[in-house]
This record gives sequence, C-alpha cells and structure tokens, in this order.
Amino acid sequence: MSYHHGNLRKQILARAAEVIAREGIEKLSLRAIARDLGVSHSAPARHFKDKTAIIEALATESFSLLVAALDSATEAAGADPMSRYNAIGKALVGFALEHPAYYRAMSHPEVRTRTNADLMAAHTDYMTRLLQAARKAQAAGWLKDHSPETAVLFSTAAAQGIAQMLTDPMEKHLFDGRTAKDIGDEVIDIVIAPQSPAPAPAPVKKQA
Amino acid sequence: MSYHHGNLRKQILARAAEVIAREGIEKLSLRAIARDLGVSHSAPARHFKDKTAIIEALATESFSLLVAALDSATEAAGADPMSRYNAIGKALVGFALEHPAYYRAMSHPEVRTRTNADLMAAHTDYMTRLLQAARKAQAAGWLKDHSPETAVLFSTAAAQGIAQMLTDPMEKHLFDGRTAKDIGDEVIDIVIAPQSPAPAPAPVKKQA
DNA sequence: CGTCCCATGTTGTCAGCGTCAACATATCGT
DNA sequence: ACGATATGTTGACGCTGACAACATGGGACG
Repeated sequence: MSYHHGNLRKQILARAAEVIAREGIEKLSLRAIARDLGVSHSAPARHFKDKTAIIEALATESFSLLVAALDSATEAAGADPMSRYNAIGKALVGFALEHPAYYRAMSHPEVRTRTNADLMAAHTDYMTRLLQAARKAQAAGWLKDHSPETAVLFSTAAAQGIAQMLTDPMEKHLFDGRTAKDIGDEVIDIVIAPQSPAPAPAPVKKQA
Repeated sequence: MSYHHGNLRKQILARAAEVIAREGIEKLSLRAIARDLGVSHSAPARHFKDKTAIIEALATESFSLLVAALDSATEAAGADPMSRYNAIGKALVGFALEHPAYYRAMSHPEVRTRTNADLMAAHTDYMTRLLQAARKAQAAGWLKDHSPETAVLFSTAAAQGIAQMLTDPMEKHLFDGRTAKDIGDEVIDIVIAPQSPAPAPAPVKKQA
C-alpha cells in the first residue's frame, strides 16, 4: 500500500498510449499522466529522463509488437513468397489501424532523430525482416528489375502512406462508404499481388 | 517611423517556415518568433488567433504552391496521360524535398483535424486535380480495374510515404549512395509508368 | 484641416508545462 | 539490524500560449 506505487513505469506507458490514441501525441503531458495515476508531478522522471523518452519507449515496444504481428501474419499466409509479403503489407496497415497510439509513436519525428540503442535495434530487426521477405518476393517475380532497397522503400512507403491516409480526417471523402481496412487491403494488393503468378511457360509438370 | 511594423503577418509566416525547416515543427514558439522579429510577445496574436493558426496558414499557402508546382510539371510532361500523372508524382516528391517546412505544415495532424474554410478549399482544389489526372491515366490503362478513389489513394499514399521516408533519418541506410530525388523518381516510376503503353494491336499507322 | 475609429502593437498577468535539485521513505542485500 | 539505493515528493525556475487592458498612430470622412 504505499507510497511506493509498484509498477509505475508500466502504468505510465499504458496511460500515455491511451492519451495518444484518444487525443493525439501533441497533447501528451507528463504532469497530466502523473495526476491521472495519483502520483506526484515528477515521479515519472524516475522512469523516463524526459518526455520524449516515453514516446521512445512506446516506439520501441511498438516495433516489437509490430514484428510479432508481421511474423504471425506471414506464417498464416503459407509458403508462397508473394502471398507472404502481401500479408505483411496488410498486417502493417492493420496494425496501424488497430494500434494508432503505438503506430504514431513509431513515426513521431522526434523519435526518429534519436539514436537510442534499443530503439535502433528494434527498428533494424523490423527492417531486416522486411528486406528478407521482399527479396524472396522479388525472386518470385515481384519488381524483379529493382534493388531490394528500392522494393522495400516503395512498398513500405505505400503501406505507411495508406495507413496515414486512412487515419486522416481530411481524406475521409475518398472512402466512398468502404471501411478503412478494406481500402487498405485493396491498396496493398496493388503494391504486391496476393500470390505469385503461375510459373508460365512449361505446362504443369511437377505437382503433389 | 513605426510603432507599426508593416507586414508582420508575412514575416511571421516566413520566420515560422524557417524554424520548421531547420528545427522541426515541434520547436515552433510564438514568443520566439516575436523576439526574432523585434516585436512584443503577443503581437502575433493580432494576426493569428493561436499557434495552430500559423501552421494552418502555412498549410493553406503550401497547398497553393503545391498545386502550382504540379500544374507546371504536368504541362511540361506533354500530352500523354500517364506521363502527366507520373510527372505529378515526381513533382509532389520534389516539392516535399525542396520545401520541407511547407510540406510538414500540410501533413501536421493538428492541421488535419481543423475545418478552416480556406484550408479545406485549398485541399479540395488539390484533390480535385489529382482525381482528374488519375482518371485520365486510368483511361490510358493504368489501374483500370480500380476506382479513381482507390487509384488516387494508392498513388498519393506511395508518394507521400516515400517523401516521408526520404526525409527520415532512420531510413537513410536504404539510400545506398543514391540521392533522395533519384530514389523518389524511381519509386514513382513503379507507381505509375512514365508513359502509356503503345496501343498494342494495329501496326503503326498515323505518324507525323 | 480636424477628429474619431480601429487596426495594430504593448504590457502585464495567469495557469500549465518540462526539468532540476533537495529531501523523504520504503525495500532489499548483507 | 542497518545502510545503500531505488523510488516517490516538494518546491522552484524559466519557458510557453493565451487573455485582458491599454497605447498609438494612420486613414476615413466630415
């Protein structure tokens, strides 16, 4: 009971995520969080050296969650390399729609200029998986004439861009009655077809 | 001479643009701007009701500049509809790279939730042109099976996404020595081919 | 030419913020 | 049992955006 709070750090992150989701990342206030948690105004300082550190922690956590989500989506997509990369794209958009706070934390410009080791590691892990999956999709015929870097830039640009537009109040008029998720999926199918083309020339030969 | 400053409004916008370009939109401070312009701390209030109003004004201005840039790029691209839409994409990325302050103002979340009439009009004007150009590109064969809204969402998502990634310190490792502009152009060429395919069937007939 | 209005700029104040330093207390290893 | 240390508190500082009350000077209009 207590004076000591227990797991303040975790609760700060949770509360911060709520606020970001509901009111936007701009409105985040250390003091408001402290008040909400019934703790003194500078208690959070023991856990986060400054305000950005909270967003940074959220972003790091977010990369892990995202990688996990991508992994499970990839696995569920079967063996076809293009299906798998397509599933990654859809999972990325889905993640952004379902966890807006985490997603915004990841793309916050303040975070992107910081060189925190944990954060960078999480980001590298994420990027590495993307590059690997993209390479395999290229081997199956997708964007064969481009470097893997370009392929990843194009596809993540499209995925991140559509995620942003689908959560942008100013672009709602383009929805035309459809749900954000449906539009996202359709756009991802343009970026990379949902399955590899048939091997083409020779008639069917090897088959299970 | 003067107590009255003259064109404070214009200078505020100019100074704000500088600050945003150099230090990011987060660091914008009304009082700092006032100091820089040698004016009292609440002089800006006569011209902008609050801080966001400055960003809003910048965003509105930005949409106009962007539309102008897209128009001239379109014109320079000739008559082919796909060439024209391709040029729009490249011009959009170029604009983002050349005028980061304006571009960031346009995409600032705070601005996107505001329903300022001027801003909405500028945005609608922008979107209308995109839709028109996209429709013509579709008539020439691009993304024929999708609605114009989907086509615009996909292409602007990709363009905005790549613009963001190209200005993101955390993704520099994907550049591989190339310039941002070159990568942007390559990505846009993936989004929409730089010219319409030959009409296919009949051999060459009409020619100058 | 006079005078009044109002756009523009100033001064002063307020509450809220992030950060820091100095202090208090609980928890844990020994 | 006790002392180190992690965690929380209190108080202060300078900054911020916003507002209200006031000052000034240029332009409209007689």
